[in-house]
Formats: sequence, C-alpha cells, structure tokens
Amino acid sequence: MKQAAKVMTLADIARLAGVSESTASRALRDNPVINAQTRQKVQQIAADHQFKVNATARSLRTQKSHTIAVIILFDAKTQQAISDPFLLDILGVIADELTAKGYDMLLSTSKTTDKDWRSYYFDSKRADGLIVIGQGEHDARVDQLAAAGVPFVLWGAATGSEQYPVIGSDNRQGAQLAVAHLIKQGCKRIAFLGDIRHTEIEMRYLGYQDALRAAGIKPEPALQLNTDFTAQAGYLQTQQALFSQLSSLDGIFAASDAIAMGAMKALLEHGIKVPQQVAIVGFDDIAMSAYCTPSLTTVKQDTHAGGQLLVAELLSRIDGGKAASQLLPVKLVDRQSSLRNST
Amino acid sequence: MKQAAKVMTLADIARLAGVSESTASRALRDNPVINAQTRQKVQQIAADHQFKVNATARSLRTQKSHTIAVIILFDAKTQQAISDPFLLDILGVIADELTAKGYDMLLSTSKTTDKDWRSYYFDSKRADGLIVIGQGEHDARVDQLAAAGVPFVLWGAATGSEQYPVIGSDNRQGAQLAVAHLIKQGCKRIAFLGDIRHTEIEMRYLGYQDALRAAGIKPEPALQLNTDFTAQAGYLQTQQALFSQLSSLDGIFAASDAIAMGAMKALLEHGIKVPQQVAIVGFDDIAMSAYCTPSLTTVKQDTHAGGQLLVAELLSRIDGGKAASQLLPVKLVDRQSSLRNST
DNA sequence: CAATATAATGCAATCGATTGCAATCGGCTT
DNA sequence: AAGCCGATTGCAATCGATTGCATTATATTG
Repeated sequence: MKQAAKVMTLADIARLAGVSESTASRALRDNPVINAQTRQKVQQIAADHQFKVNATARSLRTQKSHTIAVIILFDAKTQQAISDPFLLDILGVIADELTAKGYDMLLSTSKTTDKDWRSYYFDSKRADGLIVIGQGEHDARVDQLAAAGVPFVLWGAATGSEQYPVIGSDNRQGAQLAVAHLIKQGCKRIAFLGDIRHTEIEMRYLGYQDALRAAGIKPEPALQLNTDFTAQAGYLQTQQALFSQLSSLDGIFAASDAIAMGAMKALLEHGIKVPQQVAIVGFDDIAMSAYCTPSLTTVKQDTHAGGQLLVAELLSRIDGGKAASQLLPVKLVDRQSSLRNST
Repeated sequence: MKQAAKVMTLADIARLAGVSESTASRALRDNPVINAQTRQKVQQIAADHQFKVNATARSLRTQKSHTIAVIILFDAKTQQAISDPFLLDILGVIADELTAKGYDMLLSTSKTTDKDWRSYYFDSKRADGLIVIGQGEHDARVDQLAAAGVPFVLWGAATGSEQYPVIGSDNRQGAQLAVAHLIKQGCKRIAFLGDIRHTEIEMRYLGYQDALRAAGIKPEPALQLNTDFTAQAGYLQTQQALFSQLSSLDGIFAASDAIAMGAMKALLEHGIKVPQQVAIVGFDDIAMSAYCTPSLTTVKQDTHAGGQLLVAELLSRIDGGKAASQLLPVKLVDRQSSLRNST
C-alpha cells in the first residue's frame, strides 16, 4: 500500500526528466517539435508517477474549461428534485457523449439556479458552454443567454422564432400520430392531459388538435386538462375528471408516460376497462411503459439521437461553427393500453 | 439588448473603484479589515458590471475547486446509460444539497470512467472530493481511493470491514421486513430476484434468509435468481422461472421495484393472479410503484436523508473531520401486490 | 511634541501550466 | 572558413485571483 505521495507538478516531472518545464509540457502534449526520444522519456516518467496535469492551471492558461454545464429546468411549482425518468435517459446519453469528446459535465438543477447562468457558468469560466434541458414555461433566462452570446443549446420545442439552437422531438407530429391512432381505435372523446404552458406540451396539444380536425372532430377545450409531469398528477387529474361531466371519455392522450400511468391507475381503480372503455396513449416511451399492465402505447422519443445531437451541435458552436435547430422524428409504439381490435 | 461586453476581471473592477487589486479582492470577500465604505463601493461596482470571480483562477490560487465529483457505477455487463429511477431520485437530492452548500457537481458515469478516479478527479484538482454511488460488484477502484487518502463517501452497503465511509439503507432489515410480510400473507415458496454479486443485493438476500429462517422455512438456493436491475430482466427471469420447476412459487421478493414490475408483468401475462396466487414485494419505492396495477408493495429507502448525509459527511471529511458510515432505516410500504387478506 | 498603537491599503510573490520568441548546436553550403 | 539552416530546447511572460508582509496615514498616550 503506497503512501499517499505528494501530488506531482509539471515542474517535478521536468526536473526528473532533466528538461525544462516548457519541454516537458510540450512533450506531454505530443508536440512534434520535441525530439521523439525526449517525448518518450518525459511521458514515461509522467506515467510512472501517475502525473496528471492540473486541470485548473491548464484552464486558467488556455481559457478553456473543457466542461459543459447541463441545466435541468423545472416547473416553478413542482419544485421537487428531478423526477421524470425521461430526463435520466437523456442525461445519461449526454454524459456519455461528453465524456467521449473529452468534456466534463457540470450538472445543475434549476432549483439550484436562481443564479444568473451566464455569469455563474460562463463568465466565471466554469463551463465553455451550456445545455439546457426542458424549456419549461418559456424562460427569460434562456433569451438572456442568447443575447449575451453564450454558446448553448436547448432541448425542447422550437417555435421558429428563437435566436438560439433548439433540439427536440417532433412533438406535434408525435401527438398527431398518437391521437390519430386513438381515433382509429374508435375513440371519439379524447382528453388531453398535460400542461400547455410548456412549449413542448403546447406542441403536443397542437398535434392532438390536428388529428381531431383531420378526423372531423371539433376539439373541445374542456378536454384539455393541465397536468404536471408526474404519475400522481395524472392520477388525481383523471380521478377528478371522472367525477365531473367528463365521464363520457373514451380516450386519453397523456403528455408523458408518467401521467399516462397515473391516469390508467385512476381508471382501473374505478373499474373502467383499459383499453375497452378508455384507451390510453402516453409520450416518451420510458423503460417502464412496456411493463405496466396493460402495457402502455406511447410515442417514442429518440433520446439517443437527441443527446448526441445536443452535444455535437454545442461543441461545433464552441469551435466557432454555427449550431442549427433540429427536429427529431418520433414513432408510435403500439401496446395494450390502446389496442381494442385484437384481431 | 446589451452588447456582449468583454468579461471583466478583478483588475478592471479595482481600476474602476480606484483601489488596488488586493483591496478589491478583500472587499469582495467581505474581509472586515477593509473599510466599510470601500467595501460597499467595490461591491457596488462589481454588481453593476455583473462581475463574477474567475472560478479557475480562484481555484488555482486557493487549491480548492469547490466541486464534488459524483460517480455512478454500473454493471460491467449492462453497460447502458443510467437507468434506474432510484438513481435519479438520490442524484437530485445530492445536487440540491451540494448547491445549498456552495459546491458544484461534476457528474460522471462509470462507463465513462475507465480513468483512474484519483488522478483524474482529485490529483488534477477537478474535484475536492468524490461521491460514489452503487458499490456494484466490489470495485477495486474504491479501495484504491481509500488507500490514496482521497476524501470520498460511498452509497451502498457496508460490510463492516471497509476503510472508508459507507452510507446506505439497512438493506438486510428492509428485506427481512419484506419477506416476513410475505410470509404473514401466507407465502411459503418465495423467490429472490436480484444479483447477489452486488453487495447491497447480497445484504437483501441475507435479510430474505433471515426472515425465512425466523419462520422455520429452509431457504432453497434454487429460489435465488440472479437478475439485473431492470424491468426487462425481471420480466425475462420470471418468465423463465415459470417454465421451469419453479412454477410452484407463491411469492416473489425483488431486489428493486423495476425488477418487481417486470416480474409482475410476466405473471399477469401468464394469467397468474397477483397477489392471490403470487404476492410480490419490491425495493426502493420509486414514484411509479404506487401507480402500477396492482400497486407495488415495497421497501422505501429514504433517499432524502441519504443524499443529505452523503453530502454532509463528505464535506465534513474535506474540512478535515472524520466521516462515519451510517445505516439508514427503511420501512415497508403496503400496497396491493402483496395484500391478500382484504379484511 | 515625540513616540507608539491602530486602521487601511498596496506591493509583489504565488498557484501550475502554456507558449511566443530567443538561444544553442551540429551540419551543410559555397 | 564564414554564413546559414533546421532541429531542439529553454527563458520568461502570462492567465486572474489571493495573501503575507510592508507601508502609509491617523489616532492615542505619556
């Protein structure tokens, strides 16, 4: 068991190798101007002593932190810790991508971040760029970032008027697919469970309306029920709906799988058969959706492509390029919660 | 819309305030040796210009990064991105706690981390300390950290012989409660679904055996089925068990809620009634557990207390104190998946 | 009034690595 | 033999903030 040796500095390595600090530095960075033998020797010595460049000193000198801050936005209301499994999915992908590209990831939740993002993360040189997840209700801080010229990308929904790159699923198309599917299953009165103050959810609501209209059904505003992103919210909202005049529902389109599961629970508890009496479709395709009973039909978001794209666009932006907004295709995953005609 | 002004440095602020850099620095840190008026003035000017101390320079000089690295361990096998909702819970708590204490959080997944943790995070001064989540199969890198004297705490299961602080739920007690509950519901042949190569799961297995023995039932090794942490694994494992000689099962204790939900799905698909024919208990109490059908009886881990404790112990350790291992109490949450006597 | 204590501020070194420019050295050209 | 070239290497400044020690100005005391 080695004794915890004092952490070495570049100067130590240089001394041991009998060269100057500058030569040592260049050797370690594989600068071809340094003689191959010298390079080898320095690298060998560094490896032997488990030397690692002091990241702080390097950052100070090079003015690059090689770190990306990832900020997860919440509802101001639901001030709870990160909760939606979908977030975890995409976060994991981002983490892997960043690592692969040699970046570290600074994670922060917006609860956290009353701070001014630009000055805290960017001006202070804590991060070279930001990834903001979940537009939430439209956030002024995002506009501020854009105005200040901070390199960042957003996961969410593009309205088209943004001055910054937005990457996200084609929410409208996904919702349209989902609701068209419900209609094909024979649903006539379909509720929409989700909070349309979130831009992404608003897009899903538009897709919901698209599908209804395409089928000649007039959307009823009373069927849109603001619901937070949790199973609990879906459960409570549905329970309430059942007690109200909305009891004639025969379909539910939920803005997330968690909401859908909550809704399903409420229905089943009331003895309502899913999908026979009420068919349900969710959104996200989280891992659990295939394993609840009945299993949940949902719109699958491609988190893998999303995470990769977020990272790729941000890094290209940081390298001076231009980052573009992108809309990712989604697809409907049929499962039991919506399939009536088991032909 | 302000033009993106050049980021200011302390020198700029000092010049504007008509004082030296040292005075400016001390004023901003509220050093009482500086005249109150001068302090005010400097702080005002800094605020006016949205000045933020360069974190890199400060870290270099003070030799403190005010950053904690959080490392999430995986199975070597299931090399997939973070997946268990339970992780997200505790991660959220840690994030909030760290922020509250003025620390930033560097997140990394172990897939990522083929790197040597000590040199990468600690020697390089990227972080002042580490939180490692999930002992997984016992990891040599953890011992290495301890030997090197790096400040860190681990979320997992303590065996008692560790040379480092471990914080985690009382897994053995939790499992014992769960299985005793199943026995009280009349179960005689109870399967254990979980991979006992993970120390935490091993403890749960011990608790499972404790409960059986206490009831005079001899544990059958054939009823312990290694299962990864996913719903899919639980589903497949259960399906397989049903085709085998294990079809006489009347209870399942799963090492996580995700596994339990997968198992439940498999049972229901085969027309087996839960809880009447087979009762199920999970572990974790993730948000979804209350909303699946039937809702899942489970052992609730106190993620809030856990996250707080992890952070508190680590920071005290960093400040030169001693961090102690702690076992957190758990409790059984009765739901439908195990309750037979609906008295 | 001289001497000393007290309060406030500034000077300059320092943290550890990077990099533009200068210096050195052997070899080669004419 | 003088001059020039290319290949290596080293010197010293720099990134931006912090801090021990010295310095200055002001107040207090005998």
